[in-house]
Amino acid sequence: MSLNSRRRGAELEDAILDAAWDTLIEHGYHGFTFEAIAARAGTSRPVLYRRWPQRADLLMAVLHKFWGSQPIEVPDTGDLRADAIGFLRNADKGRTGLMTVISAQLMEYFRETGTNFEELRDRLRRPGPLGFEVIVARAVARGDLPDEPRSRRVVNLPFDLLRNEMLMTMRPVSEQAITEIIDDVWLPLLLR
Amino acid sequence: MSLNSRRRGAELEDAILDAAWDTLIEHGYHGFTFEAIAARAGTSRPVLYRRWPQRADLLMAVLHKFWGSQPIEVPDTGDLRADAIGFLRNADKGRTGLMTVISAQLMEYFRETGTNFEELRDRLRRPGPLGFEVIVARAVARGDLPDEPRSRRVVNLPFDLLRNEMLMTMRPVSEQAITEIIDDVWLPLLLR
DNA sequence: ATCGTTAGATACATCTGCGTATCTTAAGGC
DNA sequence: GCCTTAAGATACGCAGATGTATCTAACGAT
Repeated sequence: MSLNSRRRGAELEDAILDAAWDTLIEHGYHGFTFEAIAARAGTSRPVLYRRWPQRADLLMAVLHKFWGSQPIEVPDTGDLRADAIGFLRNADKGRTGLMTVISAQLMEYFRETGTNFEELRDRLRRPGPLGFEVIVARAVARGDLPDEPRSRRVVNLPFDLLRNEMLMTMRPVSEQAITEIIDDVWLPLLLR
Repeated sequence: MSLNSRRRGAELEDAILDAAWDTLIEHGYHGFTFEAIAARAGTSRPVLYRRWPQRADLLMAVLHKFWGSQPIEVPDTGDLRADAIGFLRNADKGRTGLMTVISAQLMEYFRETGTNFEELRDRLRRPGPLGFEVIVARAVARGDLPDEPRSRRVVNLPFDLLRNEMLMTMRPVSEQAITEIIDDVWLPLLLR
């Protein structure tokens, strides 16, 4: 592996984090070993240990690099239903869907460290309003929804249901499930 | 360990399954090893291998014994809200809550076998109507709800939300969360 | 009392990952 | 061009788990 060039600093670190990320996706937290990651990155374990003494340190570095980095796009079509469905689609197909599945693979990590899904998400999420908060606020501004207080649970309901769907099936969420969530549950609740 | 009596047949098998169950709860799927289980059951690995050649075989035997065995009690108070809240409480505090958490620990198993949460649940669930189907049917019979078709997603919504809550926090679900699910989401949707 | 079955103990070779230590040599700053 | 830094290779002992083989002795049926 020492053909010619020897990577250093940030370049090396990026390569390792990429390898770690790929390893996590392909083999879950169980396969997320210094051994496997070093091999995949074309380096050796001591190089990893020098930077991240604990497996959890490396994991956090990976998640920081790849999780928060790509927020879900919030559509702005001028129509509440279209915005909601589009947002769920984006959440499903983008990195977030992947992250949900990954999070599930981290149960072993949660057990080891005593943390949970929620804490991890809060720790990695960038600040600002949630997607559905934006969508609802826009609808209210347009006059499509009455300007009344709504609980976070109601506003963010579709996302909770989408997550539940993802976790139960560990597969891409069907278009039918998405429209059911919006048409059978969320919109009737908002517009009652 | 051979003080006096040597267990055989069903007695031994029960003891092993108990030990396997405890091991799964305490150490997750990662700790669910023939080594640990045999030690805990006070026997040796060959005894286990003779009965369950694969780890997955043992796991399924354990889940069959401890999962389906205790259905969630469906309250029948004559009041829709009380029934719903009571049912969620029962689901949370009973074995089901535990099973949800356990299921999360099985992500590694799902990965290995290519199955998922949903398939496992369907495979282990005893036949018959779901809890909330019963609760809604009773309310309709009393005349408390109109007799109109409702999607499975709407009827079983509280359970999906409860599961989401359990998976996100990996802790007992708060009374507040339960009442929010029923009062802010489900009842307004049914009674709109 | 005998006998077939099988629990339980032990041993084995093997594998994978861990964490550390050591050495070389390439890279980059000055 | 020298010199400090650190990458990369390798080796070591350790731990835990795997799957199988072998032996004994307890149990249950007859």
